[in-house]
Amino acid sequence: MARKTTAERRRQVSQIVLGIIAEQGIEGVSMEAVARAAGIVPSALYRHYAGKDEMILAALNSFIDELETRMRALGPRPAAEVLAGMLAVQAEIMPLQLAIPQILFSPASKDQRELHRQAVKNLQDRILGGIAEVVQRGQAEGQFSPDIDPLAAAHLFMGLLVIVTLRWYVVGAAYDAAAMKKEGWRILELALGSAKSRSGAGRKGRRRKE
Amino acid sequence: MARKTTAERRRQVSQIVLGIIAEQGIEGVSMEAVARAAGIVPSALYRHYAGKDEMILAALNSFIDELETRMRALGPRPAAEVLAGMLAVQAEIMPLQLAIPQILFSPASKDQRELHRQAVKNLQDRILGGIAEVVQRGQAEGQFSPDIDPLAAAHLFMGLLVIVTLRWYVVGAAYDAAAMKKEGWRILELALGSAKSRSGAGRKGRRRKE
DNA sequence: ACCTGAACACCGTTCAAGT
DNA sequence: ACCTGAACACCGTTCAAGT
Repeated sequence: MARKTTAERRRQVSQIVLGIIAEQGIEGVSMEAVARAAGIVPSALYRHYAGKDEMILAALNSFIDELETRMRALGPRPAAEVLAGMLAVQAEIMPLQLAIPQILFSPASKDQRELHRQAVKNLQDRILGGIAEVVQRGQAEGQFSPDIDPLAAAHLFMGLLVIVTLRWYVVGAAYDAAAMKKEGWRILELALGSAKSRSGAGRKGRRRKE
Repeated sequence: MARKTTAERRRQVSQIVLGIIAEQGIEGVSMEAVARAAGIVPSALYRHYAGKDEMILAALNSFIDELETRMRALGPRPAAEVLAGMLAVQAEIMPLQLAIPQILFSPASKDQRELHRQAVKNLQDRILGGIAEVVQRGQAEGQFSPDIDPLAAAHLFMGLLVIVTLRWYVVGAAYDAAAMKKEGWRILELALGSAKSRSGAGRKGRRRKE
């Protein structure tokens, strides 16, 4: 009943997986649960995916696709604003972010582990690269110090996201993730702009932080 | 053969677990492998541990114990030096660091998940608290800016460690973890000292761009 | 008190057979 | 081409029985 083409099925399943992760966390994702939600039987999923992990990775990639278009919609705002925007968006992403280590350390067959690593690397590349790009633009526009390695700055930024997510997961409701992101970002912004504020502050007259 | 008291066995097993993680990564840790190395049978481990995850957590805690004493040995050096020292030490810790998400996201019985979360929280608390303490000392000694939240700074620092570890795991040998840590730390140090350097910026006149 | 060996439980995966 | 149902595989875990 309700046979679907592979493309359709994968689209549907990605939505289901993202939904389960958002509601119950990554632990809720089992082949049985996903198949049931899709109205098929677990083994049928293997016509469309190489395995569980590829299924989850596909869902994450489709999510990042969506995220990138949303990010692009922020358009040509100042780099610092874009980064702050990422921090804000991240609140809703935290459960999904947790899926990445899950995949990375799932007890998969040794044959597939290399594939997972490669897939997670691609995810990281996309995120890290996107952040570094924004930093670079900030430098080009004179907002950030030019003598900072954009990739290293992206590491710090992404590290903040990851740590806050891990802490939120572990500490629970008592953890004020938003406040920690805000203060962490304030410190990081200090560094990004610091060397530049030292050099000649010629013509940038925007709002200045005290 | 070779019956041991629980205390002895746990000590031995912790060493075995840490060894396996260091050599083969967390994936190599199975009840079978650990038991074999200990010269007993898998089910015998359950006399000494509630389960696999408690076993790994015990090993990690014993490792952090050792690490703390090593850190204390650094004594009253300047705070910035101590932090840089942590970064250096971290190279050998990376495989162990990877064990934490593994435990956190292991498909354990729902009953035990709360215990794991609590245990990982304790690990995080110890690490994060230790870093924040050093930052605070740096502030007290006038090395770091006083208007920075030590805990947020610790987040950024730990975030750097975590990201570098994840990237190293995913990218492999092509990834220059040391360089990224170095540059990341340089940026972070900029922020930690920036507010202060504003008041007394006097001694460095580096090359200027363009 | 510590250990063994067999059996169980859970879940991802395979495979022959259906439409 | 997509799906089903039964069986398998792997590994953490339990339990009765040994010393």
